[in-house]
Formats: sequence, C-alpha cells, structure tokens
Amino acid sequence: MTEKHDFDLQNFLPYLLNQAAEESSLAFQQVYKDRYGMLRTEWRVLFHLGIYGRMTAKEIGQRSKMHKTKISRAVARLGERRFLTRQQDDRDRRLEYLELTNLGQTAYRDLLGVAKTYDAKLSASLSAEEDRVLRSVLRKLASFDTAD
Amino acid sequence: MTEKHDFDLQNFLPYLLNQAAEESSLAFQQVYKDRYGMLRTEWRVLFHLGIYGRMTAKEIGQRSKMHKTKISRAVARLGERRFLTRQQDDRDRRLEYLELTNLGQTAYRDLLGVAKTYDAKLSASLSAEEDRVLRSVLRKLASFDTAD
DNA sequence: TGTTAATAGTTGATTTTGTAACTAACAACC
DNA sequence: GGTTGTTAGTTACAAAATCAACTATTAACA
Repeated sequence: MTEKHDFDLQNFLPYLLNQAAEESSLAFQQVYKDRYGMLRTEWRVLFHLGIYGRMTAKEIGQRSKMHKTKISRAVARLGERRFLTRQQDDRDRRLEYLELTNLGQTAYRDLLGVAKTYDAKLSASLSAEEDRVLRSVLRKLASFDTAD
Repeated sequence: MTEKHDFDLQNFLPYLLNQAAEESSLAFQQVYKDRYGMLRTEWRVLFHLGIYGRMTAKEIGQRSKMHKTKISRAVARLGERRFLTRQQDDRDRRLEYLELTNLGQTAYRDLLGVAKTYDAKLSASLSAEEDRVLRSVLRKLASFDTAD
C-alpha cells in the first residue's frame, strides 16, 4: 500500500509558500515577542502607523488585509500600553485616528532596524536575480484573485 | 508628523511571504473545509499519509514541522472520521503507524486533484522562469536557518 | 536489576483567532 | 423629519493554536 506518487507537498505552492513564510519569520517573531510582548497583529499595526503615519483602523485594514476584529484588538492593546493614541474625528465620529506615541515611535524604530537587518540577511542567501524575481512574483501572488 | 520613510512593508520578506501564502491558499482552503470539514492540520496529515504512505505521527512531524500536539489532534479527528487507522508497533508500543483507509484514500485523491489543478492555475500566472526561480528560492527559504 | 533519562504521544489550561451579532454614527431618499 | 441602508468599530461566543505538564514506554548504564 506504499504507492509511489508523482506529487510532492514541496511542490504545492500554497504549502511551500507557507513553509517559507513560517520559517523565515521565526527569528523576527522572537524579537517583537521577547522585546515588546507583541503579537503579529500588533507588530503589523505598529508598522503601518510607523511607516504611513496617522491613519484609521479602516485604512490599516485596507492596506494589510487583516480582518477588522484583529485590528480592533491589536489597537486596543497597543493603546493600553501607550504605544498609540486614538483621536475621534469631529466630523465623523465613527472614525478614530490612530497615531504612534513617542513610546510607539521608539519601539517602531527599534523593530524597523531589526527588520531591515533581518531582511538583508534573508536576501543575502539569494542571488540578486533570485531576490528580484522572488519579490516581484510574491507581489503578484499576494494580489492573486482566485475567481474562476 | 507624517514622516517619509524608506521602508515599505511590501518589501519585508517575511511579511510579503505571508501575504502571498495567505492569499494563494484561500481558495484551496475553501475546498477541503467545505467538502470534508477539515482543518489545515488535518489536510496536511491526510496528504502526508497519501503521498508517503504509512508512517508515524513523529515522522509526520519531522517532515511537516508541525508541532506534535497539532498532529495528535489532527490524527485523532481523522481517526474518528474513519479517514485513517492507527496500529501500534509491537516492538515499541509507543509508536503508532498511521495509514489511510479507503475513505481516506478517496478524500486524498479528490483533494490531490484539486491541489494539482490549483497549483497549475497559480503557476499559469507566472512565466516558466519565474516559476522555476520561485520554487527553488522558496525551498531555500523554507530551510533557512536563522542561527547567527 | 534498579534507577535515571529519553521518547511518542496525549491532555488540560490559556491565549489567540474567527464568525456573527451588535452599537453608534452617518447617508440617502422619500 | 423619519425610515432604510451603510459604515467604523466593538463585543460575545465558539473554534483553534499554543504551551506546559502528563502518561506510558523504551533506553542507558551503574
């Protein structure tokens, strides 16, 4: 019953992508977890605000494709810990503008440094061409629409 | 306070990989979930047994890098649903050999077909060269060792 | 043989996520 | 102005993942 098969899990793109994603984010995960006790969602929100500046939860959702409940909880936690402030829009009181505090900025800059170094280290294991193709293709796949 | 930054999340490889992995597995996830009510862990165990044949939970763990508790629970559920059988080794009664039942084989073959089609569809959005480089690089990254 | 260590796998408690329903505010239209 | 629909964000509850402690068994070796 030990049939030979022509299919290898390592050749199934979603699986392979997932393995690569998992493996390549392990060490970075360790840093934001150990240094700031953050979750992936929180790190992401922090970076969105650090990179793009003041914005609403909704905008973060549009950019990151994270579900709004994840964002809501991440924002709540980052707020409690004084990494960001929340300010209601007067015109439309459903909107809340999120902005990093100094503490948040500091954490962001720290993690940004780590991220850059880490990304460079990953890149270093690839040729320039591989690196270029990889990023371009990943962007394509990240916006892949599975409609028939 | 809307500083300009030179860093884009889309250029941070772990993030980009994760986005691509998420997006590219959505539609397939829908299939094993809808057709068989399976979780990702269960689908993976099913495929390991389908592809590599009879093996123990430990061996699945080594190949897939899934944590043993995930595997244990996935195996339990697949067992309850008669997708696999469990047989203790007489020599070492800690070991249990897992093997797909006919029902499991059928489900595997069905999902295998879906996976192949799906993978082909993903591939089709890339050039032959992109596809080749992508898979090769992902394999490299999947075994990336983050030791300093 | 008896003690200690290691291994395969399971279970329980806690944390995190996912889904759906909800609140509060605004918009559109009559 | 009052209904109906939409939108931003939150909350409650269920499902799943994580982590640590546990059982049962085998190995190591004094």
